Amino acid sequence: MKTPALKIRAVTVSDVAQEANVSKATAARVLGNYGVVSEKVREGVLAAAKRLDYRPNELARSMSTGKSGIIGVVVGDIENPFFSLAVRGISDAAKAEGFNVILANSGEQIETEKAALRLLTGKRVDGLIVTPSESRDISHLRDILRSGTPLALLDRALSDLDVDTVTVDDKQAAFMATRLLVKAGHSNVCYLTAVDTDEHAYRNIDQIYTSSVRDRIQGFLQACAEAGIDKPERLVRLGATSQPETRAIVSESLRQPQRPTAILASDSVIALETFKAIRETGLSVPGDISLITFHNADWTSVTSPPITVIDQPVYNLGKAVAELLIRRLKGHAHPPERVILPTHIIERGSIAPPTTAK
Amino acid sequence: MKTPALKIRAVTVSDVAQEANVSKATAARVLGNYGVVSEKVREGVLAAAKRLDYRPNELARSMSTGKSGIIGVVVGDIENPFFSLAVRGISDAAKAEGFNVILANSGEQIETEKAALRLLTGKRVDGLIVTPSESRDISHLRDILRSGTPLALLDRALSDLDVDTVTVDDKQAAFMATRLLVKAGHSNVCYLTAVDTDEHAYRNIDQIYTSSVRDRIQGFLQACAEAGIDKPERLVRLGATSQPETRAIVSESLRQPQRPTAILASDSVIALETFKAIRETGLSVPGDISLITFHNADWTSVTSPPITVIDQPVYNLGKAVAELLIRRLKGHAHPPERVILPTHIIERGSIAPPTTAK
DNA sequence: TTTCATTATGAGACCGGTCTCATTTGATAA
DNA sequence: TTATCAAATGAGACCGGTCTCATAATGAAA
Repeated sequence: MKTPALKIRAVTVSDVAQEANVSKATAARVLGNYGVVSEKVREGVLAAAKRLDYRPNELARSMSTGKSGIIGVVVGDIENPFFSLAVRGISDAAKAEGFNVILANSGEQIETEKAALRLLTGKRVDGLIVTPSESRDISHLRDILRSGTPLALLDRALSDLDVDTVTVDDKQAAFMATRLLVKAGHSNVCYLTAVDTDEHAYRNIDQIYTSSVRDRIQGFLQACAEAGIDKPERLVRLGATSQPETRAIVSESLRQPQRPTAILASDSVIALETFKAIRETGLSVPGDISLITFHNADWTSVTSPPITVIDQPVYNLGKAVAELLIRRLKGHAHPPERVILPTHIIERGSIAPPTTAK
Repeated sequence: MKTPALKIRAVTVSDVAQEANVSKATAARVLGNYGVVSEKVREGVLAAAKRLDYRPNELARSMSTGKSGIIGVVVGDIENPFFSLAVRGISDAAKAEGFNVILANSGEQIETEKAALRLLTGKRVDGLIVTPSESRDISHLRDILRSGTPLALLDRALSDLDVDTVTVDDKQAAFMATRLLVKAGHSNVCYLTAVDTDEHAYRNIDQIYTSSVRDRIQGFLQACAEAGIDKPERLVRLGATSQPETRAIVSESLRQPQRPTAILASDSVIALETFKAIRETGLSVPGDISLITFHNADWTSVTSPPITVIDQPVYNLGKAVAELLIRRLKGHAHPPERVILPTHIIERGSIAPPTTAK
């Protein structure tokens, strides 16, 4: 009748102290591994702890030290291999320095991002790594900075926010990728991204609040301009937010009379759906449509044809932000750094001259 | 000179109380949303909290309530899409019930698993979901149970441990998959798994400490026996622990004179590497080698040929354990349940009769 | 107006650690 | 032997919440 919850009371420092016949303070010194204790007493306490099977309460520890040993990470979508690889980079770097990671998804939505941040700061994480879903509303990030919690940005820079940031050279990458398509003879190229606007159509760069995509669009447009392509803005396609969504956009695109002859996909998830949609429409890569994508995902080398990709140093992206953040956590008060990692294109078999141009 | 750490002291309940001219207890009641307070005072406290930008310290809250609102999850490898999907199932179910998830990797190593568990219990998570890497040494899981922390098992059952468990019908799935290969005319089929033994070779089932793989091997052997295949044990290949490792095993296998004509891969990561290795060796699927794999990963439908897979309800696997665990966390003291979810085979194009048999 | 029940508030213990400061112990030097 | 000092230990405050219990205020009943 007294054991419905059957919550066993955990062994505490005081319990151990009593068992070892020393004061709580002394037992704490031994168990917490600080201060000085004589070897004899230490052994006694350790033995008592073992007898009682003492497990430190990390919560209480964090409470009094003010440090939790946790780094909070907020990414857009952990299921995207890009993010899961970056997160592994973060985790590895964190573990190496004795930190743990607690992960939250924003689903690329600003409100969810805010909620996640609220949760993590509530848990008093020591530092935060965020992939900001929007550059428009960053008040919550400002709040974090103001509260004194170190913050670092992953994959997306925020010009207005002067914090440690690690990104790749998105503009350059998009430029080179587009140029590769143009060089192959394409003029009806399409850049497809998950980012969306209210009107679901691209008008100008000021509508785009995701810095990486912004950069990519600029690189894309620049390469188009260089190639003398008229009104390249019309070639930017937004809203590939989910697999069905992507599928629909691509299918619809391909059914147009003036269908694109080449597609630049903004990530590997989009690329995979695009590839499927192209196949389903009865078209072939690269015969009918050329394809290139950001992120050298595992599967891209195994399709027929294998996909030409923009290889981003994803793991290192994560590793680098984590290292930057941890350096700050350890007290090195260096000025915020903005690291831009290089990318390079891996040419495989998904780009060919357009058939109409033959 | 006084601001090298510049750690801003966070606003506490006492601060708000003072600002609102009420006692700490009253402010706490309002901010913690418990007990009774008059409407007038409530408003005053809320206003003061807003003015001071009060953010509750979740740590302290957990400290006194004994509940953290966190579910700890330990999986083998988050980068494996199988696990990342299952984890999303867990996260979604958790979020729906107001819990958060903290994730740790075991890398399928028992010591790392123990360390991860130590970490999570130290953080006083409310409950744990584990994919046990071994059925041999489960003392640490017993400890958890003994301490009163609810535990649930994901994807792998432990016959000796009577706790909530959700798995798929691995034995049946392996049996059906193998039978599919046998029916196509294969007798030299190979089952390839990441699990390994000291001798790196399979002798008998008692060497295998991963329950899911154990079941799969039994299903595999049973189908082989049914087909009258002699000494099917020799067809079990272990040790595909990493991408290069898998690659090496497959390449070596394929170079043997008696090379297998069909392969059953234990997960999609192994299948992908296997597929690559087959290609590299200059062989084709399904012309030279038939292939079937566990887990209907995204990419499997997009290769040429698309891969025939055993479709596991991965998301629901995660969702179901989480729901079981949460039910227990909420105090429903039902007896431990063992749920086994069904799988089914999606036939695509990677199985054909063996060429030699033609 | 007094009494009693009821509601609202306050004081302070508590969670399980850390950490400061005072006190005791033991060894060394005078 | 006694003074001096460092090392070892203990007592208790503290972190920021929750929560119990006592007290004060309010309102209805007598």
